Amino acid sequence: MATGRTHRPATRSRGIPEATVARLPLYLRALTALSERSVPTVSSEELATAAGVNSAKLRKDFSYLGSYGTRGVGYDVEYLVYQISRELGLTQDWPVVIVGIGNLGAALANYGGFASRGFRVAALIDADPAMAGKPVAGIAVQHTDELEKIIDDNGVSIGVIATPAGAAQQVCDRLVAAGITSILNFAPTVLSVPEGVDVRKVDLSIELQILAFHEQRKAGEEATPPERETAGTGEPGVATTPKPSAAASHRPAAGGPGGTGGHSGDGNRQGPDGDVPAVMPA
Amino acid sequence: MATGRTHRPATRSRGIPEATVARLPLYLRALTALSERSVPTVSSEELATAAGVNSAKLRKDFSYLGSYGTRGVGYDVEYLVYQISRELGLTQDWPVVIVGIGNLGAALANYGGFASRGFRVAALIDADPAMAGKPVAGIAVQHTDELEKIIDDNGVSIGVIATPAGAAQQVCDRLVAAGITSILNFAPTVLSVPEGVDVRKVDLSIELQILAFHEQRKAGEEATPPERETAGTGEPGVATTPKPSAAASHRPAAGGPGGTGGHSGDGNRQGPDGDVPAVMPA
DNA sequence: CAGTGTGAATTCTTTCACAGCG
DNA sequence: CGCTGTGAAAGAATTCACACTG
Repeated sequence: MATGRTHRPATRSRGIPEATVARLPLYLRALTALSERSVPTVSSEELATAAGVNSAKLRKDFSYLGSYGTRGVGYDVEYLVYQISRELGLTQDWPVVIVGIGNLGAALANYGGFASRGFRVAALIDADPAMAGKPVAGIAVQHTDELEKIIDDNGVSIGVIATPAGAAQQVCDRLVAAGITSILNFAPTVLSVPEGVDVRKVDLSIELQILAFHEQRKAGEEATPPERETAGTGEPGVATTPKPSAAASHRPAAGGPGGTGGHSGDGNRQGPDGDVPAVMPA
Repeated sequence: MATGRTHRPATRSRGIPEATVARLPLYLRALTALSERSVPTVSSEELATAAGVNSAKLRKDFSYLGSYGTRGVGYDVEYLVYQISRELGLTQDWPVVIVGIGNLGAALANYGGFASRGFRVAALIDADPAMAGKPVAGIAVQHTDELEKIIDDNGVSIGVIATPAGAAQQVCDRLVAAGITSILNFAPTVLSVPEGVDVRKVDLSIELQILAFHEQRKAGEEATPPERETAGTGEPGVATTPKPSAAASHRPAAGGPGGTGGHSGDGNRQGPDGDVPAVMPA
């Protein structure tokens, strides 16, 4: 819990686990919905279900924030909304700039979820001169030339990159040079940024590939029991590339299947529990 | 096929760790780029840098696939591209349907990253009759009424939901009933699906909130070096903890962030390493 | 030797299960 | 009594570090 926090235990002391931070927005959304329905309190069980996690995890997560619940009763919805918002830094206004107003950029600009969460689209920036001045989501698009000025004038610290992959790094560099310290990147590229700058990536293609992996596994399960390295089965574009000498395949066979028993309770949950990034660019 | 006793261990899809699966697309992208530049081989170090991870992790990941490298040399690019593609199930064609052709849906439809990765947009579906027939990204939008037929006719197993939150669950139910077993959800809602169906969520609002959390932390850290240490071991920095009874107390300026001047060693982490989802809908 | 492959050590997460408070 | 808050146990994921091989 929050109480026993020491003062800077030397290096790395994140306070709240990253995994927990990543779930707070989820709880917040569920709580907001309850709040709108004027529900006064929720139990960890109910809230967990609404957020798509299990109650033990939720309670543990909340325990990092402090003891905001009431034993035998549950959590006060309004109070918790406030506490989580504060923890996430949403009680303040965050101006955001979106660079790259293509299909995706426009979609983001039109997203209504910003304002309601403390975010404000301060500006839309695009490199195409033809876009300049055109209103998107009620905001006039500005040209890239103005980038530095816009960021400076508005004290923006969060930038969203929705440009094509090729322009991403360059835009990123300018954003960082202009003072941006947090970037949400939709371009399918690995951005390199100086220390101190946070980058989160959203990549559709990657998400689909992860789904494909599981999908493939399901299919093979119901039709073919043991999947072998079979090279045949005609490959689309990729041709068999028996390059490396030892083409001998190795079955994954990581640990021993023999299973060390283990097996946790029920399992079965709907959301992909702990994964990674996700979407793409225009 | 409906009665498939699909049992998913929640984690570790029988062989390859979930965390590794989530990174394979990253490696694949980096490898593809190398391939296009006709680079014959790469060392774990180089590839890791290109993918934004560290070499130890990369080697460990690859070890789950098998021994595809050559000691003292590195990995054969083409061969590895094939192996990873196969592992991810990208050597086959995956028809995909996108439901909800608003700003985001259109952006997704226009995304070029599909075809190059084994995905094919089989259909665009929207509930608005006015949209029916209109071409988006070269494909005529079809009405929701056709949903079941489309999925059945094309043998689609992966669906993308880009509808408003309110319609998501309903669309989801129909998709599942029609035979879809993998869903990529852009709507800010927790979808409930029967066992055996995979759901991945992409939520922009959540990503931004996570960034805000870190941003807030940075600000408090640099701006307040000698921050008044947490109330002498008593309460954390958390403002006063009133009582979860009345609530409804919204205070703009956050009191004092719960100290914990952690300061992480590497703030410039490229990929959100072990987090969660990411984007949003129209 | 350079660089992979991997057991072992370490760190982070999740889950269990239950004491204890309202 | 019901439900929170939490130590402790169990499980992943990441990192180390080094034997071993082409």
